[in-house]
Amino acid sequence: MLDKTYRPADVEAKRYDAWENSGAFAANADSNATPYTIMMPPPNVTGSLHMGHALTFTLQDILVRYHRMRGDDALWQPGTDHAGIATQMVVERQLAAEGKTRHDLGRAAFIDKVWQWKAESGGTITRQLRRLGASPDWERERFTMDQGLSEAVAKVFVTLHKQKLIYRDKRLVNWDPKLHTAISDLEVESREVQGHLWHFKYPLENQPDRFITVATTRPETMLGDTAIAVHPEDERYRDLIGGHAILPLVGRRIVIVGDEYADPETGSGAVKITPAHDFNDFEVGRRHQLEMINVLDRDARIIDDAIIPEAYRGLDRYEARKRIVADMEALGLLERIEPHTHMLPHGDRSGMVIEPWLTDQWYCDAVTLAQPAIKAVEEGRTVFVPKQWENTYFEWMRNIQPWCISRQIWWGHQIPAWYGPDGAVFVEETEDAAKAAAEAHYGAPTDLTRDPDVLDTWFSSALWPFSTLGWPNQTKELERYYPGDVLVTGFDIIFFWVARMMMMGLHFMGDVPFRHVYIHALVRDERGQKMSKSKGNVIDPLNLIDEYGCDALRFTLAAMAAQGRDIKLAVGRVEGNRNFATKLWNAARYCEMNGCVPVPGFDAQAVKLTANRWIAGEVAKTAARTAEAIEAYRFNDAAGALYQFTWNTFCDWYLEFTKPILNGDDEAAKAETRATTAWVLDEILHLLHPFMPFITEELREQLGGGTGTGGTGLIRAAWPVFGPEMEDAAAQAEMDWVVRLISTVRTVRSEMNVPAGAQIPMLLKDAGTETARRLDTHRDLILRMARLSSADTTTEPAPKGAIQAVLDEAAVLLPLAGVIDIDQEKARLRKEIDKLSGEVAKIDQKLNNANFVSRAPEEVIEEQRERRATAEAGRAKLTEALARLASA
RNA sequence: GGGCGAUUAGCUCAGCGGUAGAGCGUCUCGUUUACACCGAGAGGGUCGGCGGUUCGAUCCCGUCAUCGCCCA
Repeated sequence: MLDKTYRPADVEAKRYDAWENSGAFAANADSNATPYTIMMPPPNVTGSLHMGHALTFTLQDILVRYHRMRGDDALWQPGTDHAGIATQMVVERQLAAEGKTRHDLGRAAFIDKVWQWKAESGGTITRQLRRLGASPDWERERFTMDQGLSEAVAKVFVTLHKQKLIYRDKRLVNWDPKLHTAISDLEVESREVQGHLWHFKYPLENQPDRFITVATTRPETMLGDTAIAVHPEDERYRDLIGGHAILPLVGRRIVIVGDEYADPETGSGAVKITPAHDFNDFEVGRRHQLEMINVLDRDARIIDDAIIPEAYRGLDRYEARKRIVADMEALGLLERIEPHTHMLPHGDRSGMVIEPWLTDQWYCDAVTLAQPAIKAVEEGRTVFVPKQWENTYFEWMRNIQPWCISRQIWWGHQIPAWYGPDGAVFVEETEDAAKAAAEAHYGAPTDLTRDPDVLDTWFSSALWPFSTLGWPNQTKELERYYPGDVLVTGFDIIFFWVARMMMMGLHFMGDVPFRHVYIHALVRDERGQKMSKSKGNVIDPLNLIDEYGCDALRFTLAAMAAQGRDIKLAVGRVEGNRNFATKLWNAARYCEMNGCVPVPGFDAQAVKLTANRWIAGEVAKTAARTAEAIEAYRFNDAAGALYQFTWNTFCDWYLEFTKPILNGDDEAAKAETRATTAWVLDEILHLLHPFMPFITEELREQLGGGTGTGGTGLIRAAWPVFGPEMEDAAAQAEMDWVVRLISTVRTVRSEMNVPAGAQIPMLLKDAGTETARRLDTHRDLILRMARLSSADTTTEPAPKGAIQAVLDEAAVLLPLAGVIDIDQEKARLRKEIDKLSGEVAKIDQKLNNANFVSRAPEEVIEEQRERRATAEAGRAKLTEALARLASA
């Protein structure tokens, strides 16, 4: 016997272990089934499960479980990425607690330490994924630093280098002065900062009394100024172009150039140009062949060098700023200071203000690699869902910049490049190969030094769709599971990852890495705010699982995952779906109590009773609707269809319809109904399983389901598919009539304040033969559900004082003379009549419109006529009833 | 400044050329032996404003307003 309520905590861990241990999650590369592949976006190894993970992995799990049930050979490839900077920071923090830095350990020992950390703490997120019920093929779990994946990285690097798609270049990078590494554009976030605009006067050469005013937000970089730019059309400065100014404090002669970058509307219209410390200035510098003078070191301090006036050497950038402003003021060269709000780049990991800095780095020619990736989406070989995200993808891909892939950290894939004593570079997959190349080059064995830098973590993530399958080896997995069917992720990762997988996949595999990219929403709090620790509005999915059960959380997320809209998660919704789980549990309990156990070989199409034929059709419709919705990534529609069918159709109506049968003495009818009920419940468990895997699996086992599936559980059971012959239109119309009759009586009773407990008689007047037959067939359940003492047809005029309502051609009479309040009934009838009159008038307005009648489709006009006739007939009946009441 | 999206019941959201829907909340009634984490019923919306297309617009187009996000 089932417990009175479902207790998720007792079930979840046990169920999950059983699935995992039985190999239910495993793909089978040797099977004949159609492969279905999802590459799990590898969470950061330092991460822990947050709401965004909960959403994305729930949706992926729904897809995977669904396809598994459809008989596909489903591969959901799990793993984590090594998160270079984040992981290194975690371990460095541990060291700091011991008063050490990574330099105290040295590179090799530090890397050992990171691996040690990974072994101890790196499994957090994958453990938490199990609590979410995620069912990836854990046996195939990969880590981006695994040997195989690292070999893939080396191979890709060397190949791209030989193809000149990876090269070394001296460019401005986003330099993090705290972490001492370059970071990519994507790892930089702009934040609005209240700053100042300092207006400096630079004296013109040979005209000691004339000045040109420049405005800057960064006075300290003036030490590296090599030009002043004015707009070529700007009348104020036209004569100065080609002339020179003298850089105050430094005394350097700098040229005045005409360049459209200078905006005449901003500040004075003239800008100082520091090509080594500003991305825009860098471009101006390139256009005018300006000297690039680096004035900052890796800590963003002013360098200690002869080109810098002694007073500023070694100063922190902000200290230098103060001093320079003060000194300029002392010289009378500070024209004015105005408050200025602007966007400043910050490192997303360190939070430091990023310093554009001129360094040697490795670059990937993203511009070239992007072209096939753009084309693939244009041609629909990869389709984004919802489609509008393709714009975001195109926008970024068409304006892509060279990708700086080197990082000055230790944890990651060390760049496979070795340098000879003269700086010649040998890029090879192994040290031996590099030595051989060097020997060939120098004509003798030569000592080489390996490039100390490592690659951007996203470089290895970009290879995930094929490196995890064994590439560069031509494995059967690679053959079978590439390209994947769908990538599921949030929009914030389109640039970081989706775009780069597209580039690498196309380049190395010759095909897109996935056919669909489903972009889901961001999870926000119930007020629409982004969840963040600093705001304190973070909802921990694990807490929700503890409190409401995993299935409730999963179902909620699916039900709210409407396309193109963020999810504002309110805990109340999870609670509501916990109630749904309880409802299902109790329905199952009811089935159990009534002996509704699955009957082997049961054929839903062969049932005879109308209610059973009807529910079978409803099951078929729901199964089809759910499948269709899942396949279209309309998870909310799928969840909605299941919720409605389970709670409303099955629990509220079908189980109530059949109670009189189960309590009656027609044994054949009882047997059929028990079997049907058990079957419907079992189908519900199947359909809900991808969404609510735990409770469905638990119920199925406890109810002794699983007949015909060899007892391997719902997770391996077949998804229900039915033909159109399951739907019986006549049964549907009949049960629909029963529902409407009961609802009508209930409404009228409630409106007329008939006590809920009172059993009253009902008469159907003017009922046609079909209606009369239906009433006969279903009398027992109608009596029960409408709380009636009798239900008969009549041809007599309505008794005096009867309440009246209309149902199709018949009048529903509740003879309650003396019990009801006549005035109240009159008022009710008038209200109904007014409503119907309004409808008739509205339809007449349409039908009297010649344009409508001539231009609208025939079926629309016909529908309006029918609606009018129905409303008119109803109105006539109620008007008559009102007249009788008035005369009484 | 450029782009994208949103605006529908008190709240959170579906829907989408031809009768405005759900869940939660509210109100009323209810120990009808599966379920009070429940059942029955009700109330509640000129579908952001203004134009246009159309026989017909919550839906399509334009515009404005407000809010949000991304990019500069």
